[in-house]
Amino acid sequence: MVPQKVFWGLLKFIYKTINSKENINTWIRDLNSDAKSAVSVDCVIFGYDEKELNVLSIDCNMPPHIGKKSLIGDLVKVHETLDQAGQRILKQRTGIEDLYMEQVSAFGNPNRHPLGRVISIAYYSLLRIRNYEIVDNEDKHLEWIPISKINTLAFDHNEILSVCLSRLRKRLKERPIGFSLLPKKFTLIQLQKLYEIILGFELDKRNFRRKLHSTELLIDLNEFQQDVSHRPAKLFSFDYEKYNAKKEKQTLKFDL
Amino acid sequence: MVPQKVFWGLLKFIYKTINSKENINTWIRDLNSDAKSAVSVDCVIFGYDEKELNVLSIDCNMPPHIGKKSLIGDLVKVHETLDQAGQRILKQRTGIEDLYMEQVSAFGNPNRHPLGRVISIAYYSLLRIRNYEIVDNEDKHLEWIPISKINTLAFDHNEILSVCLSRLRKRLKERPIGFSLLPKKFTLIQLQKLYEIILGFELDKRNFRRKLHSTELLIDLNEFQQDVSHRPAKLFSFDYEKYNAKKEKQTLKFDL
DNA sequence: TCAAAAGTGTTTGAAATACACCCATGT
DNA sequence: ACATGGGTGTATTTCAAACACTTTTGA
Repeated sequence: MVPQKVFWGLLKFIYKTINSKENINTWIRDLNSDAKSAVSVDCVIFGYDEKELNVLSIDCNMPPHIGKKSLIGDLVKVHETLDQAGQRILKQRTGIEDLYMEQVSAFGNPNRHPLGRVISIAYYSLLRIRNYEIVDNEDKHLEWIPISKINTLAFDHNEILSVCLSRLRKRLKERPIGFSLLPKKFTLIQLQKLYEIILGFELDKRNFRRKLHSTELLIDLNEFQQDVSHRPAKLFSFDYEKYNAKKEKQTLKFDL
Repeated sequence: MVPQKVFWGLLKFIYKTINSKENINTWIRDLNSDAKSAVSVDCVIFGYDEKELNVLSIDCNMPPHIGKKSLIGDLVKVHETLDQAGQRILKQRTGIEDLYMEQVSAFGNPNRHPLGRVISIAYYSLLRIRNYEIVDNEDKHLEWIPISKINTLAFDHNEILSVCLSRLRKRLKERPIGFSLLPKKFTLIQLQKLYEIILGFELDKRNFRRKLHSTELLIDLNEFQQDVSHRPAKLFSFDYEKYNAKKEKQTLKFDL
Protein backbone atom coordinates (compact mmCIF):
# COMPACT_ATOMS: atom_id res chain seq x y z
CA MET A 1 0.00 0.00 0.00
CA VAL A 2 1.15 3.46 -0.82
CA PRO A 3 0.49 5.99 1.93
CA GLN A 4 -2.25 8.48 1.00
CA LYS A 5 0.12 11.34 1.64
CA VAL A 6 2.63 10.05 -0.88
CA PHE A 7 -0.09 9.32 -3.39
CA TRP A 8 -1.61 12.79 -3.21
CA GLY A 9 1.81 14.39 -3.19
CA LEU A 10 2.67 12.57 -6.39
CA LEU A 11 -0.62 13.48 -7.98
CA LYS A 12 -0.11 17.11 -7.09
CA PHE A 13 3.39 17.02 -8.53
CA ILE A 14 2.16 15.57 -11.80
CA TYR A 15 -0.62 18.10 -11.96
CA LYS A 16 1.81 20.92 -11.35
CA THR A 17 4.23 19.66 -13.93
CA ILE A 18 1.57 19.38 -16.57
CA ASN A 19 -0.23 22.61 -15.84
CA SER A 20 2.41 24.92 -14.52
CA LYS A 21 2.68 28.11 -16.47
CA GLU A 22 6.36 27.81 -15.72
CA ASN A 23 6.70 24.38 -17.20
CA ILE A 24 9.75 24.62 -19.36
CA ASN A 25 8.13 23.17 -22.41
CA THR A 26 5.41 25.77 -22.13
CA TRP A 27 8.02 28.45 -21.95
CA ILE A 28 9.91 27.16 -24.92
CA ARG A 29 6.74 26.92 -26.92
CA ASP A 30 5.67 30.41 -25.94
CA LEU A 31 9.08 31.80 -26.66
CA ASN A 32 8.97 30.50 -30.17
CA SER A 33 5.46 31.31 -31.09
CA ASP A 34 2.83 33.94 -30.93
CA ALA A 35 3.77 35.09 -27.48
CA LYS A 36 6.65 36.90 -29.06
CA SER A 37 6.55 40.58 -29.79
CA ALA A 38 8.65 42.77 -31.94
CA VAL A 39 10.79 45.05 -29.82
CA SER A 40 12.23 48.27 -31.13
CA VAL A 41 14.42 50.98 -29.77
CA ASP A 42 13.53 54.57 -30.57
CA CYS A 43 16.23 57.18 -30.11
CA VAL A 44 15.41 60.74 -29.23
CA ILE A 45 18.57 62.56 -30.21
CA PHE A 46 18.54 66.14 -29.02
CA GLY A 47 20.85 68.51 -30.85
CA TYR A 48 22.01 71.88 -29.58
CA ASP A 49 23.06 74.56 -32.01
CA GLU A 50 23.51 77.66 -29.81
CA LYS A 51 20.14 78.93 -31.02
CA GLU A 52 17.64 76.28 -30.09
CA LEU A 53 17.09 72.68 -29.14
CA ASN A 54 16.46 70.28 -32.01
CA VAL A 55 15.45 66.68 -32.44
CA LEU A 56 16.74 64.33 -35.08
CA SER A 57 13.96 63.01 -37.29
CA ILE A 58 13.37 61.14 -40.49
CA ASP A 59 10.49 60.72 -42.87
CA CYS A 60 8.10 57.96 -42.00
CA ASN A 61 7.12 55.91 -45.01
CA MET A 62 4.74 53.55 -43.35
CA PRO A 63 0.98 53.78 -43.79
CA PRO A 64 -1.00 55.37 -42.29
CA HIS A 65 1.81 57.70 -41.21
CA ILE A 66 3.29 58.50 -44.60
CA GLY A 67 4.24 62.12 -44.77
CA LYS A 68 4.83 62.48 -41.06
CA LYS A 69 8.19 62.72 -39.39
CA SER A 70 9.32 60.08 -36.95
CA LEU A 71 12.10 59.47 -34.49
CA ILE A 72 14.90 57.18 -35.51
CA GLY A 73 14.37 53.61 -34.44
CA ASP A 74 14.57 50.01 -35.47
CA LEU A 75 13.86 46.51 -34.28
CA VAL A 76 16.20 45.06 -31.69
CA LYS A 77 18.34 42.18 -32.91
CA VAL A 78 18.34 38.93 -31.02
CA HIS A 79 21.97 39.09 -29.96
CA GLU A 80 22.29 42.69 -28.80
CA THR A 81 21.52 44.49 -25.57
CA LEU A 82 19.07 47.35 -25.66
CA ASP A 83 21.91 49.81 -25.24
CA GLN A 84 23.76 48.24 -28.13
CA ALA A 85 20.64 48.40 -30.27
CA GLY A 86 20.47 52.11 -29.61
CA GLN A 87 24.09 52.53 -30.68
CA ARG A 88 23.63 50.44 -33.79
CA ILE A 89 20.50 52.24 -34.87
CA LEU A 90 22.14 55.59 -34.40
CA LYS A 91 25.17 54.58 -36.39
CA GLN A 92 23.15 52.96 -39.13
CA ARG A 93 20.85 55.90 -39.59
CA THR A 94 23.23 58.78 -39.02
CA GLY A 95 26.81 57.55 -39.02
CA ILE A 96 27.27 58.70 -35.43
CA GLU A 97 29.18 56.32 -33.16
CA ASP A 98 29.73 56.01 -29.43
CA LEU A 99 27.22 58.47 -28.13
CA TYR A 100 26.05 57.92 -24.59
CA MET A 101 22.33 57.24 -24.49
CA GLU A 102 20.10 56.80 -21.51
CA GLN A 103 17.12 54.51 -21.41
CA VAL A 104 13.96 56.36 -20.54
CA SER A 105 10.89 54.16 -20.75
CA ALA A 106 9.12 51.34 -22.54
CA PHE A 107 6.04 52.00 -24.61
CA GLY A 108 3.79 49.02 -25.11
CA ASN A 109 0.35 50.03 -26.23
CA PRO A 110 -0.70 47.15 -28.50
CA ASN A 111 -2.08 49.58 -31.08
CA ARG A 112 0.86 51.91 -31.21
CA HIS A 113 2.22 50.43 -34.42
CA PRO A 114 0.14 49.84 -37.57
CA LEU A 115 1.82 46.58 -38.52
CA GLY A 116 1.24 44.79 -35.27
CA ARG A 117 2.60 44.51 -31.81
CA VAL A 118 5.80 46.46 -31.46
CA ILE A 119 7.02 47.33 -28.00
CA SER A 120 9.41 50.22 -28.05
CA ILE A 121 12.12 51.15 -25.59
CA ALA A 122 12.92 54.85 -25.75
CA TYR A 123 16.41 56.28 -25.33
CA TYR A 124 17.54 59.85 -25.35
CA SER A 125 20.85 61.51 -26.00
CA LEU A 126 22.18 65.00 -26.42
CA LEU A 127 24.88 66.35 -28.69
CA ARG A 128 26.30 69.49 -30.16
CA ILE A 129 25.15 69.63 -33.74
CA ARG A 130 28.34 71.16 -35.16
CA ASN A 131 30.47 68.42 -33.62
CA TYR A 132 28.81 65.72 -35.68
CA GLU A 133 28.25 65.29 -39.33
CA ILE A 134 25.07 63.34 -39.81
CA VAL A 135 24.93 61.17 -42.87
CA ASP A 136 21.55 60.31 -44.29
CA ASN A 137 22.55 56.78 -45.30
CA GLU A 138 19.03 55.83 -46.07
CA ASP A 139 17.98 58.98 -47.87
CA LYS A 140 15.01 59.63 -45.63
CA HIS A 141 15.32 63.33 -45.08
CA LEU A 142 17.23 62.88 -41.89
CA GLU A 143 17.10 66.32 -40.35
CA TRP A 144 17.19 68.41 -37.23
CA ILE A 145 13.85 69.90 -36.29
CA PRO A 146 13.59 72.59 -33.61
CA ILE A 147 11.44 71.26 -30.82
CA SER A 148 9.36 74.41 -31.04
CA LYS A 149 8.39 73.42 -34.57
CA ILE A 150 7.49 69.80 -33.99
CA ASN A 151 4.05 68.88 -35.25
CA THR A 152 2.35 65.52 -35.30
CA LEU A 153 4.91 62.75 -35.45
CA ALA A 154 4.27 59.20 -36.60
CA PHE A 155 3.15 56.48 -34.16
CA ASP A 156 3.25 57.58 -30.52
CA HIS A 157 6.43 59.52 -31.09
CA ASN A 158 5.05 62.77 -29.75
CA GLU A 159 4.51 61.08 -26.43
CA ILE A 160 7.94 59.49 -26.50
CA LEU A 161 9.52 62.82 -27.32
CA SER A 162 7.69 64.52 -24.52
CA VAL A 163 8.76 61.99 -21.92
CA CYS A 164 12.35 62.14 -23.13
CA LEU A 165 12.36 65.93 -23.05
CA SER A 166 11.27 65.91 -19.43
CA ARG A 167 14.03 63.48 -18.65
CA LEU A 168 16.59 65.60 -20.45
CA ARG A 169 15.60 68.69 -18.50
CA LYS A 170 15.76 66.83 -15.24
CA ARG A 171 19.19 65.47 -16.04
CA LEU A 172 20.52 68.81 -17.16
CA LYS A 173 19.96 70.11 -13.66
CA GLU A 174 21.56 67.21 -11.86
CA ARG A 175 24.37 66.10 -14.14
CA PRO A 176 26.99 67.99 -16.12
CA ILE A 177 25.66 66.97 -19.51
CA GLY A 178 25.62 70.51 -20.86
CA PHE A 179 29.36 71.04 -21.09
CA SER A 180 29.77 68.74 -24.06
CA LEU A 181 27.58 71.13 -26.02
CA LEU A 182 30.08 73.93 -25.86
CA PRO A 183 33.67 74.42 -26.98
CA LYS A 184 36.17 73.21 -24.41
CA LYS A 185 36.76 76.80 -23.46
CA PHE A 186 33.47 78.54 -22.92
CA THR A 187 32.10 81.66 -21.32
CA LEU A 188 29.55 81.67 -18.55
CA ILE A 189 27.16 83.55 -20.78
CA GLN A 190 27.30 80.74 -23.33
CA LEU A 191 26.68 78.22 -20.60
CA GLN A 192 23.72 80.11 -19.23
CA LYS A 193 22.18 80.51 -22.67
CA LEU A 194 22.50 76.75 -23.14
CA TYR A 195 20.64 76.07 -19.93
CA GLU A 196 17.96 78.55 -20.83
CA ILE A 197 17.43 77.09 -24.28
CA ILE A 198 17.18 73.53 -23.07
CA LEU A 199 15.12 74.24 -19.99
CA GLY A 200 12.86 76.63 -21.84
CA PHE A 201 12.94 79.52 -19.41
CA GLU A 202 15.28 82.32 -18.35
CA LEU A 203 17.66 82.22 -15.46
CA ASP A 204 19.08 84.90 -13.19
CA LYS A 205 22.63 85.69 -14.23
CA ARG A 206 24.06 86.21 -10.78
CA ASN A 207 22.33 83.29 -9.14
CA PHE A 208 23.33 81.03 -11.99
CA ARG A 209 26.97 82.00 -11.64
CA ARG A 210 26.96 81.60 -7.90
CA LYS A 211 25.59 78.07 -8.19
CA LEU A 212 28.09 77.12 -10.85
CA HIS A 213 31.04 78.43 -8.86
CA SER A 214 29.82 76.72 -5.72
CA THR A 215 30.27 73.36 -7.44
CA GLU A 216 34.00 74.18 -7.64
CA LEU A 217 34.10 72.30 -10.91
CA LEU A 218 34.80 75.20 -13.23
CA ILE A 219 38.40 75.88 -14.14
CA ASP A 220 39.10 79.56 -14.51
CA LEU A 221 41.48 79.66 -17.49
CA ASN A 222 42.36 83.32 -17.05
CA GLU A 223 41.90 83.69 -20.76
CA PHE A 224 39.49 85.93 -22.55
CA GLN A 225 37.42 85.99 -25.70
CA GLN A 226 39.17 87.50 -28.70
CA ASP A 227 37.82 89.74 -31.40
CA VAL A 228 34.52 90.65 -29.88
CA SER A 229 33.25 94.18 -30.18
CA HIS A 230 32.49 94.51 -26.52
CA ARG A 231 34.04 93.60 -23.25
CA PRO A 232 35.55 90.14 -23.74
CA ALA A 233 34.27 87.42 -21.46
CA LYS A 234 36.40 85.16 -19.35
CA LEU A 235 36.90 81.59 -20.51
CA PHE A 236 36.29 78.55 -18.35
CA SER A 237 36.46 74.83 -18.79
CA PHE A 238 34.76 72.03 -16.91
CA ASP A 239 36.87 69.85 -14.63
CA TYR A 240 35.71 66.35 -15.53
CA GLU A 241 38.51 64.76 -13.49
CA LYS A 242 37.49 66.55 -10.35
CA TYR A 243 33.87 65.72 -11.08
CA ASN A 244 34.62 62.02 -11.31
CA ALA A 245 36.79 62.12 -8.22
CA LYS A 246 34.01 63.80 -6.25
CA LYS A 247 31.51 61.29 -7.52
CA GLU A 248 33.76 58.45 -6.38
CA LYS A 249 34.16 59.98 -2.97
CA GLN A 250 30.44 60.78 -2.88
CA THR A 251 31.19 64.40 -2.07
CA LEU A 252 29.51 65.56 -5.22
CA LYS A 253 27.13 68.47 -5.15
CA PHE A 254 25.85 69.38 -8.58
CA ASP A 255 22.32 70.60 -8.50
CA LEU A 256 21.44 73.65 -10.56
CA MET B 1 12.23 62.42 -74.12
CA VAL B 2 12.11 62.12 -70.38
CA PRO B 3 14.22 64.72 -68.61
CA GLN B 4 17.31 63.17 -66.96
CA LYS B 5 16.23 64.62 -63.61
CA VAL B 6 12.91 62.84 -63.71
CA PHE B 7 14.52 59.61 -64.84
CA TRP B 8 17.11 59.57 -62.05
CA GLY B 9 14.54 60.64 -59.52
CA LEU B 10 12.37 57.71 -60.51
CA LEU B 11 15.28 55.31 -60.41
CA LYS B 12 16.24 56.55 -56.97
CA PHE B 13 12.69 56.12 -55.77
CA ILE B 14 12.54 52.56 -57.03
CA TYR B 15 15.89 51.77 -55.46
CA LYS B 16 14.75 53.23 -52.16
CA THR B 17 11.51 51.35 -52.21
CA ILE B 18 13.21 48.06 -52.87
CA ASN B 19 16.11 48.47 -50.49
CA SER B 20 14.79 50.61 -47.71
CA LYS B 21 15.17 49.14 -44.28
CA GLU B 22 11.78 50.64 -43.70
CA ASN B 23 10.23 48.92 -46.66
CA ILE B 24 6.97 47.58 -45.39
CA ASN B 25 7.53 44.06 -46.59
CA THR B 26 10.82 43.99 -44.76
CA TRP B 27 9.07 45.12 -41.62
CA ILE B 28 6.34 42.55 -41.95
CA ARG B 29 8.86 39.82 -42.53
CA ASP B 30 10.95 40.94 -39.57
CA LEU B 31 7.92 41.25 -37.37
CA ASN B 32 6.96 37.69 -38.02
CA SER B 33 10.29 36.05 -37.85
CA ASP B 34 13.46 35.85 -35.88
CA ALA B 35 13.58 39.56 -35.17
CA LYS B 36 10.98 38.97 -32.53
CA SER B 37 11.81 38.68 -28.89
CA ALA B 38 9.91 37.39 -25.99
CA VAL B 39 8.89 40.22 -23.70
CA SER B 40 8.06 39.71 -20.10
CA VAL B 41 6.90 41.88 -17.25
CA ASP B 42 8.47 41.33 -13.84
CA CYS B 43 6.65 42.74 -10.83
CA VAL B 44 8.47 43.82 -7.73
CA ILE B 45 5.73 43.87 -5.13
CA PHE B 46 6.89 45.43 -1.91
CA GLY B 47 4.92 44.53 1.19
CA TYR B 48 4.91 46.42 4.46
CA ASP B 49 4.08 44.65 7.68
CA GLU B 50 4.86 47.23 10.40
CA LYS B 51 8.12 45.44 11.09
CA GLU B 52 10.03 45.44 7.83
CA LEU B 53 9.85 45.78 4.10
CA ASN B 54 9.28 42.58 2.15
CA VAL B 55 9.25 41.47 -1.45
CA LEU B 56 6.92 38.97 -2.97
CA SER B 57 8.78 36.01 -4.45
CA ILE B 58 8.21 32.56 -5.83
CA ASP B 59 10.34 29.52 -6.43
CA CYS B 60 12.10 29.46 -9.74
CA ASN B 61 11.87 26.08 -11.40
CA MET B 62 13.90 26.82 -14.48
CA PRO B 63 17.43 25.50 -14.95
CA PRO B 64 20.00 26.65 -14.10
CA HIS B 65 18.17 28.65 -11.46
CA ILE B 66 16.25 25.85 -9.78
CA GLY B 67 16.22 26.36 -6.05
CA LYS B 68 16.52 30.11 -6.25
CA LYS B 69 13.74 32.55 -5.59
CA SER B 70 12.52 34.87 -8.30
CA LEU B 71 10.22 37.83 -8.74
CA ILE B 72 6.81 37.22 -10.18
CA GLY B 73 6.66 37.69 -13.91
CA ASP B 74 5.37 36.30 -17.15
CA LEU B 75 5.42 36.85 -20.87
CA VAL B 76 3.39 39.73 -22.24
CA LYS B 77 0.42 38.73 -24.37
CA VAL B 78 0.01 40.16 -27.83
CA HIS B 79 -3.16 42.07 -27.07
CA GLU B 80 -2.35 43.70 -23.76
CA THR B 81 -0.54 46.85 -22.74
CA LEU B 82 2.46 46.51 -20.47
CA ASP B 83 0.46 47.91 -17.58
CA GLN B 84 -2.27 45.36 -18.21
CA ALA B 85 0.29 42.58 -18.34
CA GLY B 86 1.49 43.63 -14.90
CA GLN B 87 -2.05 43.51 -13.55
CA ARG B 88 -2.78 40.15 -15.12
CA ILE B 89 0.41 38.59 -13.86
CA LEU B 90 -0.22 39.82 -10.37
CA LYS B 91 -3.76 38.52 -10.35
CA GLN B 92 -2.79 35.20 -11.87
CA ARG B 93 0.02 34.55 -9.44
CA THR B 94 -1.42 36.02 -6.26
CA GLY B 95 -5.11 36.73 -6.70
CA ILE B 96 -4.54 40.44 -6.11
CA GLU B 97 -6.47 42.79 -8.38
CA ASP B 98 -6.31 46.47 -9.23
CA LEU B 99 -3.05 47.40 -7.61
CA TYR B 100 -1.36 50.47 -9.01
CA MET B 101 2.02 49.61 -10.46
CA GLU B 102 4.64 51.88 -11.88
CA GLN B 103 6.94 50.99 -14.73
CA VAL B 104 10.57 51.31 -13.77
CA SER B 105 12.90 50.11 -16.48
CA ALA B 106 13.53 47.61 -19.27
CA PHE B 107 16.18 44.94 -18.93
CA GLY B 108 17.48 43.55 -22.18
CA ASN B 109 20.73 41.75 -21.73
CA PRO B 110 20.56 38.96 -24.31
CA ASN B 111 21.92 36.43 -21.82
CA ARG B 112 19.69 37.32 -18.93
CA HIS B 113 17.36 34.37 -19.52
CA PRO B 114 18.54 30.79 -20.00
CA LEU B 115 15.94 29.87 -22.60
CA GLY B 116 16.75 32.63 -25.00
CA ARG B 117 16.09 36.25 -25.60
CA VAL B 118 13.62 37.60 -23.10
CA ILE B 119 13.39 41.34 -22.62
CA SER B 120 11.83 42.23 -19.34
CA ILE B 121 9.99 45.36 -18.30
CA ALA B 122 10.11 45.87 -14.54
CA TYR B 123 7.25 47.27 -12.51
CA TYR B 124 7.03 47.97 -8.83
CA SER B 125 4.17 48.33 -6.40
CA LEU B 126 3.66 48.66 -2.69
CA LEU B 127 0.99 47.28 -0.41
CA ARG B 128 0.12 46.57 3.18
CA ILE B 129 0.52 42.87 3.68
CA ARG B 130 -2.39 42.42 6.08
CA ASN B 131 -4.79 44.08 3.63
CA TYR B 132 -4.30 41.37 1.05
CA GLU B 133 -4.60 37.68 1.15
CA ILE B 134 -2.21 36.25 -1.34
CA VAL B 135 -3.22 33.00 -2.93
CA ASP B 136 -0.53 30.73 -4.22
CA ASN B 137 -2.55 29.58 -7.23
CA GLU B 138 0.41 27.88 -8.76
CA ASP B 139 1.81 26.30 -5.65
CA LYS B 140 5.24 27.79 -6.04
CA HIS B 141 5.98 28.86 -2.51
CA LEU B 142 4.71 32.34 -3.09
CA GLU B 143 5.99 34.23 -0.08
CA TRP B 144 7.06 37.50 1.42
CA ILE B 145 10.79 37.78 1.97
CA PRO B 146 12.23 40.63 4.04
CA ILE B 147 14.50 42.65 1.82
CA SER B 148 17.21 42.34 4.43
CA LYS B 149 17.19 38.57 3.89
CA ILE B 150 17.24 38.48 0.12
CA ASN B 151 20.01 36.33 -1.27
CA THR B 152 20.79 35.45 -4.84
CA LEU B 153 17.67 35.57 -6.94
CA ALA B 154 17.17 33.89 -10.29
CA PHE B 155 18.04 35.62 -13.56
CA ASP B 156 18.96 39.29 -13.12
CA HIS B 157 16.31 39.73 -10.48
CA ASN B 158 18.69 41.09 -7.88
CA GLU B 159 19.48 43.96 -10.20
CA ILE B 160 15.81 44.52 -10.99
CA LEU B 161 14.96 44.52 -7.31
CA SER B 162 17.69 46.99 -6.54
CA VAL B 163 16.57 49.45 -9.22
CA CYS B 164 12.97 49.15 -8.08
CA LEU B 165 13.90 49.68 -4.46
CA SER B 166 15.66 52.93 -5.34
CA ARG B 167 12.60 54.04 -7.23
CA LEU B 168 10.31 53.15 -4.34
CA ARG B 169 12.42 55.17 -1.91
CA LYS B 170 12.45 58.14 -4.23
CA ARG B 171 8.69 58.00 -4.68
CA LEU B 172 8.03 57.64 -0.98
CA LYS B 173 9.57 61.06 -0.48
CA GLU B 174 7.68 62.81 -3.24
CA ARG B 175 4.29 61.13 -3.29
CA PRO B 176 1.88 60.07 -0.57
CA ILE B 177 2.21 56.36 -1.23
CA GLY B 178 2.87 55.51 2.39
CA PHE B 179 -0.60 56.20 3.74
CA SER B 180 -2.13 53.15 2.14
CA LEU B 181 0.18 51.04 4.32
CA LEU B 182 -1.49 52.11 7.53
CA PRO B 183 -4.99 51.93 8.95
CA LYS B 184 -7.18 54.84 7.88
CA LYS B 185 -6.66 56.32 11.31
CA PHE B 186 -2.99 56.29 12.18
CA THR B 187 -0.59 57.91 14.59
CA LEU B 188 2.36 60.00 13.56
CA ILE B 189 4.65 57.53 15.24
CA GLN B 190 3.33 54.76 13.02
CA LEU B 191 3.84 56.94 9.99
CA GLN B 192 7.38 57.81 10.93
CA LYS B 193 8.26 54.19 11.56
CA LEU B 194 6.93 53.34 8.13
CA TYR B 195 9.15 55.94 6.51
CA GLU B 196 12.15 54.74 8.48
CA ILE B 197 11.61 51.12 7.56
CA ILE B 198 11.20 51.77 3.87
CA LEU B 199 13.94 54.36 3.58
CA GLY B 200 16.31 52.36 5.73
CA PHE B 201 17.43 55.11 8.10
CA GLU B 202 16.11 57.02 11.09
CA LEU B 203 14.37 60.36 11.02
CA ASP B 204 14.13 63.19 13.49
CA LYS B 205 10.76 63.09 15.19
CA ARG B 206 10.17 66.80 15.43
CA ASN B 207 11.38 67.65 11.96
CA PHE B 208 9.35 64.83 10.47
CA ARG B 209 6.20 66.12 12.12
CA ARG B 210 6.85 69.67 11.08
CA LYS B 211 7.22 68.63 7.45
CA LEU B 212 4.09 66.53 7.53
CA HIS B 213 2.01 69.29 9.06
CA SER B 214 3.37 71.82 6.59
CA THR B 215 1.76 69.86 3.76
CA GLU B 216 -1.62 70.63 5.39
CA LEU B 217 -2.80 67.24 4.19
CA LEU B 218 -3.20 65.53 7.54
CA ILE B 219 -6.62 65.57 9.13
CA ASP B 220 -6.46 65.82 12.89
CA LEU B 221 -9.26 63.52 14.02
CA ASN B 222 -9.11 64.60 17.65
CA GLU B 223 -9.29 60.96 18.55
CA PHE B 224 -6.80 58.95 20.51
CA GLN B 225 -5.44 55.46 20.68
CA GLN B 226 -7.30 53.12 23.02
CA ASP B 227 -5.99 50.45 25.29
CA VAL B 228 -2.33 51.31 25.24
CA SER B 229 -0.32 51.17 28.41
CA HIS B 230 1.18 54.59 27.94
CA ARG B 231 0.10 58.01 26.84
CA PRO B 232 -2.29 57.43 23.94
CA ALA B 233 -1.28 58.94 20.62
CA LYS B 234 -3.44 61.22 18.53
CA LEU B 235 -5.03 59.79 15.41
CA PHE B 236 -4.78 61.36 11.97
CA SER B 237 -5.96 60.51 8.52
CA PHE B 238 -4.68 61.59 5.13
CA ASP B 239 -6.77 63.99 3.09
CA TYR B 240 -6.72 62.43 -0.36
CA GLU B 241 -9.36 64.83 -1.65
CA LYS B 242 -7.34 67.86 -0.72
CA TYR B 243 -4.26 66.20 -2.16
CA ASN B 244 -5.94 65.69 -5.52
CA ALA B 245 -7.36 69.18 -5.49
CA LYS B 246 -3.93 70.65 -4.83
CA LYS B 247 -2.41 68.52 -7.54
CA GLU B 248 -5.02 69.78 -9.99
CA LYS B 249 -4.37 73.36 -9.04
CA GLN B 250 -0.61 72.71 -9.08
CA THR B 251 -0.27 74.10 -5.60
CA LEU B 252 0.99 70.82 -4.28
CA LYS B 253 3.95 70.69 -1.99
CA PHE B 254 4.74 67.22 -0.79
CA ASP B 255 8.43 66.64 -0.37
CA LEU B 256 9.61 64.84 2.72
C1' DT C 1 31.50 108.92 -26.41
C1' DC C 2 28.53 105.44 -27.39
C1' DA C 3 26.81 100.80 -27.97
C1' DA C 4 27.02 96.22 -26.48
C1' DA C 5 27.66 92.77 -23.56
C1' DA C 6 30.39 91.26 -19.18
C1' DG C 7 30.74 91.25 -14.57
C1' DT C 8 29.72 91.74 -9.63
C1' DG C 9 27.02 91.63 -3.82
C1' DT C 10 23.57 92.13 -0.72
C1' DT C 11 19.25 91.43 1.34
C1' DT C 12 15.30 88.67 2.45
C1' DG C 13 12.57 84.79 3.43
C1' DA C 14 12.09 79.78 3.49
C1' DA C 15 13.59 75.46 4.60
C1' DA C 16 16.85 72.01 6.79
C1' DT C 17 19.09 70.56 10.81
C1' DA C 18 20.23 69.74 15.48
C1' DC C 19 18.81 69.14 19.84
C1' DA C 20 16.25 67.90 25.34
C1' DC C 21 12.65 67.91 28.26
C1' DC C 22 7.78 67.32 29.98
C1' DC C 23 3.25 64.60 29.50
C1' DA C 24 -0.42 61.06 29.84
C1' DT C 25 -1.55 56.57 30.62
C1' DG C 26 -1.65 51.65 32.66
C1' DT C 27 0.30 48.80 35.98
C1' DA D 1 5.62 55.90 41.74
C1' DC D 2 7.37 54.17 37.77
C1' DA D 3 7.79 52.51 33.14
C1' DT D 4 6.53 53.39 28.52
C1' DG D 5 6.18 55.76 24.68
C1' DG D 6 3.89 60.52 23.03
C1' DG D 7 4.40 65.10 22.33
C1' DT D 8 6.44 69.81 21.77
C1' DG D 9 9.84 74.66 20.32
C1' DT D 10 13.89 77.19 19.38
C1' DA D 11 18.27 78.48 17.57
C1' DT D 12 21.39 78.01 13.69
C1' DT D 13 22.67 77.41 9.24
C1' DT D 14 21.92 76.86 4.47
C1' DC D 15 19.85 77.79 0.25
C1' DA D 16 16.79 80.23 -3.15
C1' DA D 17 15.24 84.42 -5.04
C1' DA D 18 15.03 89.11 -6.15
C1' DC D 19 17.32 92.88 -7.68
C1' DA D 20 20.81 97.39 -10.41
C1' DC D 21 24.79 99.34 -11.40
C1' DT D 22 29.75 99.50 -13.09
C1' DT D 23 33.33 97.78 -16.38
C1' DT D 24 35.63 96.79 -20.66
C1' DT D 25 36.10 96.71 -25.29
C1' DG D 26 35.60 98.09 -30.47
C1' DA D 27 33.62 101.17 -33.52
